[in-house]
Amino acid sequence: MTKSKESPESAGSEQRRLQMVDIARLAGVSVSTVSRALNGSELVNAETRQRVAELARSLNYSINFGARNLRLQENKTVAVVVPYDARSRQHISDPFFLSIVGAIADALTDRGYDMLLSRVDAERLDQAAHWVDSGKAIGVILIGQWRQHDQLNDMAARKLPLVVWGGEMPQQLYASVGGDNVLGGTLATRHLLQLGRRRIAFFGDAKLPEVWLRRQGYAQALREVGLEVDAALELAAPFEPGVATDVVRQFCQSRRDFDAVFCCSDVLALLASQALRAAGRSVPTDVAVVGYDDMPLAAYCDPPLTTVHQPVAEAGVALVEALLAQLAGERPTLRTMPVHLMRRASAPDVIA
Amino acid sequence: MTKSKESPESAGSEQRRLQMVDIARLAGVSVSTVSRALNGSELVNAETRQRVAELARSLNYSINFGARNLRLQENKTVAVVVPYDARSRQHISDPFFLSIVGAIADALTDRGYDMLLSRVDAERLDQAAHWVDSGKAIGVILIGQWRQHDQLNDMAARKLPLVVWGGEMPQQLYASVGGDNVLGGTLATRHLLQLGRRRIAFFGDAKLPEVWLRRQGYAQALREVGLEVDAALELAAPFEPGVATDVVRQFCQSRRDFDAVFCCSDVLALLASQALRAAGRSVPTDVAVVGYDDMPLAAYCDPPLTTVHQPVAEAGVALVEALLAQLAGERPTLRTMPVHLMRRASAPDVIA
DNA sequence: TTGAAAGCGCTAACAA
DNA sequence: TTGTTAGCGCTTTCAA
Repeated sequence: MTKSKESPESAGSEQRRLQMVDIARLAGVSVSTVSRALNGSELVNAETRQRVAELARSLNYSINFGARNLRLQENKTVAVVVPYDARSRQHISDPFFLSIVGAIADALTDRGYDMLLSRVDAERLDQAAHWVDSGKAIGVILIGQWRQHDQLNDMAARKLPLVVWGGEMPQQLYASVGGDNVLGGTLATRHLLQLGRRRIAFFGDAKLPEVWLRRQGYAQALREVGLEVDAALELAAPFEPGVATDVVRQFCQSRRDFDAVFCCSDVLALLASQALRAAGRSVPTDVAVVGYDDMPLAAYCDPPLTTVHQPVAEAGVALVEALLAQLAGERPTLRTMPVHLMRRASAPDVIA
Repeated sequence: MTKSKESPESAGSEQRRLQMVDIARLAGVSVSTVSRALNGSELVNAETRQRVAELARSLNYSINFGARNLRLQENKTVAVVVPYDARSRQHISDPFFLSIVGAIADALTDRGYDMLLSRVDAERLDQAAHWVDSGKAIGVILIGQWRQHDQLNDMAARKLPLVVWGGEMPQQLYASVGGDNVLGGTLATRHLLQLGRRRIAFFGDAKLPEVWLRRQGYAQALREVGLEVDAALELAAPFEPGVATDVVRQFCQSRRDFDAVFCCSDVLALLASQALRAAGRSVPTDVAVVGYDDMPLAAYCDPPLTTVHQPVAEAGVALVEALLAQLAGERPTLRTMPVHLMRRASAPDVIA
């Protein structure tokens, strides 16, 4: 058995956490009554309810959620999982992902849910399921689908409550929320074309669904003016700055036949700008740069970054709503949110 | 009572979560044996243990931690709390705070703890205590002490397991981990002085302990060369970009009698650089800029930011260790970690 | 309007 | 080596 209820505070200082039974004793009622009073049940005398509630408050009592959840078979915790690249041991560091996490935190808090934050190997997104399997969380919000479309489909097939931030894919079974990546790619590219740029490079790893879609938008905008994608102007730069730096530098040094670059993240855009300057080419005069995400710092860079704005706060809400809808029994949904171009100096309407 | 054990799966698809009793029935042993087997107890036949473990694995069973924790009176969840400014409704957005959160996530994961992430009104840091009071977490890691030194002391007096990222204060009862702010201020200022700068502005809200300490280092470095702090060169800029932008712009436009500025965050340094350029002054030629934190993007700005590097990963570990030490019964400790200057182009050794 | 008692899923003391 | 049983702190049915 557990240690018998030792005589009054054996150790003295060792103060046991207050629980309902204590309130009950002090109020001279039963535990059931305390429970009812604290939950605002109609089944308890108004005066008693008042008295118990006040006592609890004055003693700074707060309920043991573990016990409550066990009894009620309920849980208000959501796991938010940020993938990391296992090979480079990169941290969660892209400012955009972190902004999304902040937005989700807000949305969850507003709805009375708690947020368990963790990281997972980007190759093993399926491991995120353990949060639900172990009962620690009721559902999972995953930041980015990476290359694991199939793993995600498997998870959804297992009826795991799951929402992924990312792009819409063919044959997708899991719920997702994402920006309109095709539109984003189109807006960015059209803008550069309107500036008179014709040799527009594309930086981003098209094996990732979001990047793949942005590339479609890019290709479409080129086609609108009768241009084709030039494979020589594409660079499969990853999102992790550590890994991307070298390839970006190399590209900027070796290839000079481009007058603009569309980068699939703001961080990449910063890297590119730096590499271009290092190669003796000015931004935006020689090469105009457009980023993606509109991270909080984008406006404060030099030159301030023209970039595709993603609606972060709304995305947080949408992700949470999509998860709660599944928990309420609805089927997983795909949602695409509008994006727009933030025009700043890195790809200015009029070249200074 | 709870709903009686309805006849075989009333709803059909509605699959109840697997629990020990299921494994026990299938393995033909008692629940205790399953429990023992899964916990690797010596008290169970090796063969049985093997069989049960395999069965559990094949069925994808995972334990209900809520129940386990309740029974064991244990909990491996830590609350990480990021304050926000209630007036401006600012998000967690400073990249440095977010990096720290990432580092803490790693450190906790490595030690088998889960992380509950939440935000709290910077005026009411004491509300972070509810995570522990409610049993949802065993301790709190707070990112920044802000102006609430007294609230934090009260929490510590209540024996709340708590560690704060921030500066050491007189009469401090709560545990803290922080960078060596005085040293950081000194290094930054000395560097600027060595470049021949003499009119060095200070951007940061000295009501915050960390900034206060950095200002001491700044003042000390000035004194070393026979200079005094000039109140006219101080700007109480807050950390939130939204709020800071205006005051920084105004300062940079109105006051021209400074040739360097020491900013208490990298974001502030970016803001300042932009405001200076807008006012027609070049960085670093006219005004050298030094930031603080060495956020991941600092190296990719233009010009790359000279800044005081804070050891983020080590800080995450130190915060977690400090909390675990308290949980093991040790007294709260104050810890200061070394910082160093990252020399980059915003305050170059040789002016180009 | 209240209290007694059962039980959420698990662990461990005790008995066999 | 295994099973039986009590109980972690809470909610709720049932009886009073």
